[in-house]
Amino acid sequence: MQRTRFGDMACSIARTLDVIGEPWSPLILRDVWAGVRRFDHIQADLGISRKVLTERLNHLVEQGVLERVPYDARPRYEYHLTAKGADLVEMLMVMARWGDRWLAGEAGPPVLYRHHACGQIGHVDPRCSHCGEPMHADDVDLLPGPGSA
Amino acid sequence: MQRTRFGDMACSIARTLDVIGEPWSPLILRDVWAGVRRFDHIQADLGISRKVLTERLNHLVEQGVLERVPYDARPRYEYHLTAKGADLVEMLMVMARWGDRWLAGEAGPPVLYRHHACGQIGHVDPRCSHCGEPMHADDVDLLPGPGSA
DNA sequence: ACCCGGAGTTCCGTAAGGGAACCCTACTTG
DNA sequence: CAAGTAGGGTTCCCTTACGGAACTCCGGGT
Repeated sequence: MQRTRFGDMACSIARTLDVIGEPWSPLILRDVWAGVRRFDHIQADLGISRKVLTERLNHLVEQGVLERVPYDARPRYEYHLTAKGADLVEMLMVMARWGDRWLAGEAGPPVLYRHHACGQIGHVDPRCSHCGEPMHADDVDLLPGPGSA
Repeated sequence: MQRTRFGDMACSIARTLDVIGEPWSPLILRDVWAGVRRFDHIQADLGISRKVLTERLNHLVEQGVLERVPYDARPRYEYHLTAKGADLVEMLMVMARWGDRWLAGEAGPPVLYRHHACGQIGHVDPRCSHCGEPMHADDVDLLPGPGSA
């Protein structure tokens, strides 16, 4: 299908998509985050083809998002989030919130998030790193940055 | 390629991917958000095939993320974000932040975000909707919710 | 010596992306 | 009023990637 590479664009969104934008990748990340860390478990949980799962895992490891960790004397491996990968989980939480809000329907959200700090069920709220006020689509101007060449 | 549909999974991340998970969709959304709203402009800006752009725009309109708005007496149209679509921009901002942090390199971020409320350059910071403290990968427990069937 | 389970690899058929050419409609210019 | 132009798509063919099932490899258990 000769998919276009996004990584060369001067856009952090495009570059991020080059790392986790392929089909299944976010769900693989979700599984690893949720504790489903082994090849066969992920494969069964998602119903993904083994071939594609192999490709995605390799790519995510290459990109430094996941780490391949042996868990036995035999050649058995688990995939763990790196710091870079854990940082991507924020994106998953925002996606989950959007799905909860706009797609969950009558039944309500399939998963709840309990925050350790306060013990309450909550969700992510994007706020400005500067002033702490909400930061939504209309709350920002986009300006060219140093890497905009 | 008979891609698997994610929408039936009991997972808000998977469902969200069914709406904006296809290749190019997030970048189309970014363009519309940034003010690139017309077919030819988006096509030229992204270098996407016209065929795929048509498919993606139709899908995003069907899903209620974009709105097709005439802007002339002639049959000319622009695509605008709906409320549902504007809410997705939070996801784009989180992706941009991740790319800025992990992929931008020497040159620095290609785009800066100025927050209206405080006038400063900042970025999104995911915080708990309950207590306002940071909410990262390790800060939450996942529990089955009402829609977990 | 045989079977098993985890972790892939190989192979084939189908569907989706890339790219260029083509089409339709409503101006506008000579 | 015939020709040209611009926006917004369609159509066509080619190549690549996904889905799915079968096969392999390796180190243990019985």
